Amino acid sequence: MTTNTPSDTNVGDSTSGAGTSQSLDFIRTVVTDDLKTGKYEGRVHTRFPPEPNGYLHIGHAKAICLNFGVARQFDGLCNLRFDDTNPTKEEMEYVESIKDNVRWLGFDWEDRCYFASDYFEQLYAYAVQLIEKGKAYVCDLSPDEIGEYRGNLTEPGRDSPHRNRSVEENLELFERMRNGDFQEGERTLRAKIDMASPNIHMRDPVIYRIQHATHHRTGDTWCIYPMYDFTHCISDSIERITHSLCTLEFEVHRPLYDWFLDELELYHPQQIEFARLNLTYTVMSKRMLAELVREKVVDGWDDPRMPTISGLRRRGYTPAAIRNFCDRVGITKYNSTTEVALLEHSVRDNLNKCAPRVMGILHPLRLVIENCPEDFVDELDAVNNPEDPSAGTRKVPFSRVLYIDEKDFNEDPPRKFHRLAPGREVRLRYGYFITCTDVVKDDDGNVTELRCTYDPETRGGSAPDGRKVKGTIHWVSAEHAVDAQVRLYDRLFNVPDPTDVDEGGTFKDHINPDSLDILEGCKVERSLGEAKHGITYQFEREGYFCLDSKESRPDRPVFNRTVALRDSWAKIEKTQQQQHKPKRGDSPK
RNA sequence: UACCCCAUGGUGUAAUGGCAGCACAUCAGGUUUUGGUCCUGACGGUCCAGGUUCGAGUCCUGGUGGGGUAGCCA
Repeated sequence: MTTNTPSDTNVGDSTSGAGTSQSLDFIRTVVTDDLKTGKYEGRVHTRFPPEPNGYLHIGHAKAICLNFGVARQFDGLCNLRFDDTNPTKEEMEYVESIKDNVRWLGFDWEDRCYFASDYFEQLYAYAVQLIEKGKAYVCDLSPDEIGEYRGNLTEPGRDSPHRNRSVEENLELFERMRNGDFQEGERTLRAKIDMASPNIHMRDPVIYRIQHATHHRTGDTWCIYPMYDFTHCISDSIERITHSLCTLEFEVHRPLYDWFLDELELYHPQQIEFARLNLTYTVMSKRMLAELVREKVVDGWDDPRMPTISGLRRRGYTPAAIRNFCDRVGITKYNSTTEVALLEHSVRDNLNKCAPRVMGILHPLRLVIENCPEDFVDELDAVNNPEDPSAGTRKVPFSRVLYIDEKDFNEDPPRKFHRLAPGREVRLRYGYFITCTDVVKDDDGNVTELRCTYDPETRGGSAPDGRKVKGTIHWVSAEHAVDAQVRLYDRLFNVPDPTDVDEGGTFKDHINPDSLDILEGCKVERSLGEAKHGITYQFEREGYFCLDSKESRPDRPVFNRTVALRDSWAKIEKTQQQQHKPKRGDSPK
């Protein structure tokens, strides 16, 4: 059987990394030009530089696909580098989850997994070099004072009173900072650039601060830690990166990136900025996602409703679906918001090609076939995947008592309803034609059971006399069915942009209270008793489902709905309902 | 208010001075043993004003609109 296991990452992949697409995005255009002019001796070397302070989300997937994709496409390399310069926020758990996510997405950093913390000693030496050159100084201003001296967006800053200390004094003070002679916040090392620069990041930025904190990798070796701007460009340089791709908010940092490398006369990669991914009906900020986790709005970073890579994986998304999505989104400098519909299309598109088909009943309605003997069991052949003949067939048991979905029966069928109704004949998928002869109800008038007859001549789903039926519905044999819990997910927020809040409001005001719907007592076909983790199945006519990696147990399977199938009947139903609604107002136009 | 960046259908993107194209979404039809898939069609766009040019979505100038930047976060 063809499956969509994680190792099967190339199923249904599009042009990513293939280098066959006609048009290049602006970054690939730069890379192509640099290759042409021999700017980096024909090398292409990128890096994906996450900070291990949270789980990766679909926006990071875009950056991963870009960095690893460019490297693959141009026969280059891509490093994984952890930007771990803030010991108070970073944890080993995040390092592991990030590695796991990148690998799962189908990318390989080979032996090049680096940590900025590995460069701390070198970084320190470069800082000393800057001091010796008269381009950095130890400043005694407090955090608040530094803020005051910095000026603001419209007013220039003022020089720190410590700006003109001697090289010797700076050297001594910086060494004492390292030795732990000072309290946190007491002193910093700052680059000596220009306090009047229109670019605030050039107003003598802090490059080292004192933090008496234990680092997840270096322990208590250091009590001073380098800042991002100083660390990132030098790390890129050390790793001989050619194109340092980052998001738009770092655009104004680029002059600083260039300044450090120029002053230190180091190998100089090129920083290029692109727009981060935004998706409708969700949030894409680590801070907000962490808040949802901390406050238990969701089940954890890998809650299937989260836009995290772990969440999407647990939900049943495939790596190929995510990669294809990232390809479709493209790379630009325009700050855009992509509709979730595109993500959903990407996963349906991929799963349609590779998901094994099965039958599962979400809202069971008992159906008895009266002309079927009690002990009759017919093993019918069912196609595993109509999109992939090599997936073969399986046996599905048919017997006297079945379950169908409540939604597939209507006692008073509306127009265009093709499913079961009193006196009506439909086809059971891969089974027989059945006709509804009677409806059994409880005291409250609820339909509790359907009585039907079947036509033994229609085995397999076609009638020898050539008669047609309009509807085909899915079903399971009651005796052979496996009980399951099914979890239906909806968007986490009920507005396209949850961050668009009223004065004093929060993004959490927009949380969709119905984002999780747990269905108990669902009936799935016998073969799902051996459902495998990591495979997303199509429950025919319903959607795509996978075993929940955390909650599912062999004796009590739990399925997550990845995404529903497109449902054109739902649309017809909706418009019919609207048409039947009496028009209100009837105001003259 | 300073500096930087950006602007093509509803959404995401392509067109590198020469026919404004693709995908998603929407709508209509066809095929179908999944109201899925697939196929066909329709709808719909270059922010504004000048300029350069035989020719401008593209180049120039000026507007307008949107975004980013004032952590000892990254």
